[in-house]
Amino acid sequence: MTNNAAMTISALAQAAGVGVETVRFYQRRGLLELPERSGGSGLSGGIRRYDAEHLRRLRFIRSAQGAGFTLDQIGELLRLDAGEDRARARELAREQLGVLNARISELENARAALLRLAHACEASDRGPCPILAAFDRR
Amino acid sequence: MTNNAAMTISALAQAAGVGVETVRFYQRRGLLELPERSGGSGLSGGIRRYDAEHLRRLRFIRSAQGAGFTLDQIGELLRLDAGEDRARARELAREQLGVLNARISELENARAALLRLAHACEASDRGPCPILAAFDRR
DNA sequence: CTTGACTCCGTACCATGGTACGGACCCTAG
DNA sequence: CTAGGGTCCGTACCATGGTACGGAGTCAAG
Repeated sequence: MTNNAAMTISALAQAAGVGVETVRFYQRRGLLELPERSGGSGLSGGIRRYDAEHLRRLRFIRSAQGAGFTLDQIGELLRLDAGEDRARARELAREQLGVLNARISELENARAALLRLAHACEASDRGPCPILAAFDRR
Repeated sequence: MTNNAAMTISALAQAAGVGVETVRFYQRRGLLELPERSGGSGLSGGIRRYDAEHLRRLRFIRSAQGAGFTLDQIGELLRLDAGEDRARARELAREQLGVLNARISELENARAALLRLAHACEASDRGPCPILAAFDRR
């Protein structure tokens, strides 16, 4: 019963590795739709059930966040996925590719700085490490 | 008069590419020290002057942010730079190297996904782009 | 010796991305 | 058929990293 097309919200959250409150937060933001309530017995209905498609979208949200998209951008991506505006989709992708390349370069520079730092602090165990100096070349 | 050892706060901010309010924010956070006030004529003193060392620290803060350190961690790094605790400095560096490597991998995966996406949306100009699908392989 | 730009400082506000709370309802096992 | 755990939803709160405001003081040029 891990993703057999009828999960509760907590099963869904767990399957995606997020908290229940986070799922509800995404729903409020319009990133995740609310499925029909199952029970419907009382005046206020029963419990909502989530399927594999919900899980897929939820996972997509997390991946896209990892790619540096904001939740607003992710909202747009989700709308585009269903729509026809390929040009806009390409534009977003290209734009984010630029951001991503810049960010990767930055992180690689930072990695070099940290390696310099770790190196400089390796030798002795006395005296201060030149932490600022390790970052000076940039 | 771009960094000749006697900048006003706005010159300092400009030289580091940040806003004046951001400098003051870092001061409040204890990341940047307040230099002595120059004037001293009245009861509440004159204007503070910043030198190349302030600029260096300010630039370090921005670099370290680029490396993914939080402002709290940066505060610790600044303290360590002056202190003797090489072991702690090494530990922070190694820890962040791990974070950085993980993040770089993640961004590289994201880049691959975006390239798939851009590719998939390239050919025709009609119909939806498989945006979610581009991120499915992860 | 006044004007106008800049500085100082405290305090308030902001955007992003959550996280927590609490009362009411539902649902299943015992 | 009742107890307890899960769900639902609105609303409040949080951490991070700023950004803006406003009144008072400062300072250099004219």
